Amino acid sequence: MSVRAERKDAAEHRKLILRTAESLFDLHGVRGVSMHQIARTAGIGQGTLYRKYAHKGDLCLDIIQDYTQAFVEEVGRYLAKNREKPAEDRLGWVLDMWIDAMEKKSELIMTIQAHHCAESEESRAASFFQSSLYLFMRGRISELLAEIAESRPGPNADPVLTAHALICAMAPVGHFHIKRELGYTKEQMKNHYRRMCYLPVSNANV
Amino acid sequence: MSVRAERKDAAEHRKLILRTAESLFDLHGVRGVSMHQIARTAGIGQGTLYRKYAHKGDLCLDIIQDYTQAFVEEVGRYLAKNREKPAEDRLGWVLDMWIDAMEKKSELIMTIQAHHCAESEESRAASFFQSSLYLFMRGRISELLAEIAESRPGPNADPVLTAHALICAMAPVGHFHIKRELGYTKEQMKNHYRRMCYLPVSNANV
DNA sequence: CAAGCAAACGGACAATTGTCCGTTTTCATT
DNA sequence: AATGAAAACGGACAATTGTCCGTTTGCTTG
Repeated sequence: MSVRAERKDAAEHRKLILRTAESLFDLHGVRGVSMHQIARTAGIGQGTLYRKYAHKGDLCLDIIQDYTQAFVEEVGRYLAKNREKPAEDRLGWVLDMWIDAMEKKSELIMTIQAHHCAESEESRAASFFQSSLYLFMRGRISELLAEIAESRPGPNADPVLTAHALICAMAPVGHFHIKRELGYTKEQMKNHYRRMCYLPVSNANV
Repeated sequence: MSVRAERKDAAEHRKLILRTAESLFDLHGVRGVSMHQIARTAGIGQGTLYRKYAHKGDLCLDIIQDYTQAFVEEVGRYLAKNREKPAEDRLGWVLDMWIDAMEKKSELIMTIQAHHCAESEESRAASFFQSSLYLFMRGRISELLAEIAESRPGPNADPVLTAHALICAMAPVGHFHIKRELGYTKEQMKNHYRRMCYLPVSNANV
């Protein structure tokens, strides 16, 4: 075949790196662990680590992958089972889910986004905006926004742009800053995000 | 007096650093210049530089200060002179201004925000969210949002949170990414942001 | 199974960031 | 003007990131 599969030892290294990094992150926090430390602990060379992951953000992107997949499946299932509900309700539910997921994985996501800011364009390294988490969320949110817009007269904003803007607004850095400054709880934040989008406030949320 | 003024030599160093950094940034771009290089070029020690600015983002925050002040004054003047116009129009104008300013100073702003992501809490270093640029914009936008909300029935979102979310959504990283992906011009972006907020589209914008 | 080649390795090296501390300078007080 | 304490200095040092290249290893071909 023209494209050779990943070499067996390389694949094992990849898994080893992921497991090592994950446990080190659990122990000392993402910021408390250096790339050098990960390589040393895994018993591999610095070059080997950097060949697979251009920087810590890249590595975090891979670590979060399992979680992302579960998230994507859960949201997908919900949307499939609730087609008849008003699009507003579905969107509200999806946004709530995002907040929960984002708060749970905030350290990883912030690390992913940090490198994104620092590097700017030209860079083969994967960015948050190419991650399946972002693309999936943007896809679902924009679909729901478009559905909501159908029933409204007048000129409507580009749903993709609006979905993108929502995700940016709900990214960890900004989210935690304003949450602390205004002294809101997570549930209050969810409600405020909902109102911001002219969505009904969930009964589940206080 | 209990609080001693900044020592004369220190004040001169500060100005020297700012001028040196600014011209180096103009020459090689913000990312193309290292803190070490700035110190060397200015003819001062590394320690001196870092005592004044904890990192490059901190330095950028000071460099942008002059521009910020002019921006704040222009927006302030406009708002003072146009109290009678509909709040929607005023908000649209302010958002347009932001896009222009942000695109012009995007490299500085991205650098400021990059360190913000990387460090997270506890850090005496100034952050974008404490900058006068952010605080001023959030103040004006939230006021206008509140004014608009007055004429609308039903539950309204917290204007401060919405203003904050808008600024986050229009930050350089996200802005440039989606602008390129959708192939929009700057003026098209302005219009889409306006529509996103249910604002009238400016005549000036195509 | 031998051979050879491309892929992967790893650790040394370079560059950048960030800290520390002994020394120097300023400025208020005398 | 002399003095002494606080502030500022600067460059060496430590840590982290990121790169490079000679060597090794696995996979395919004959």
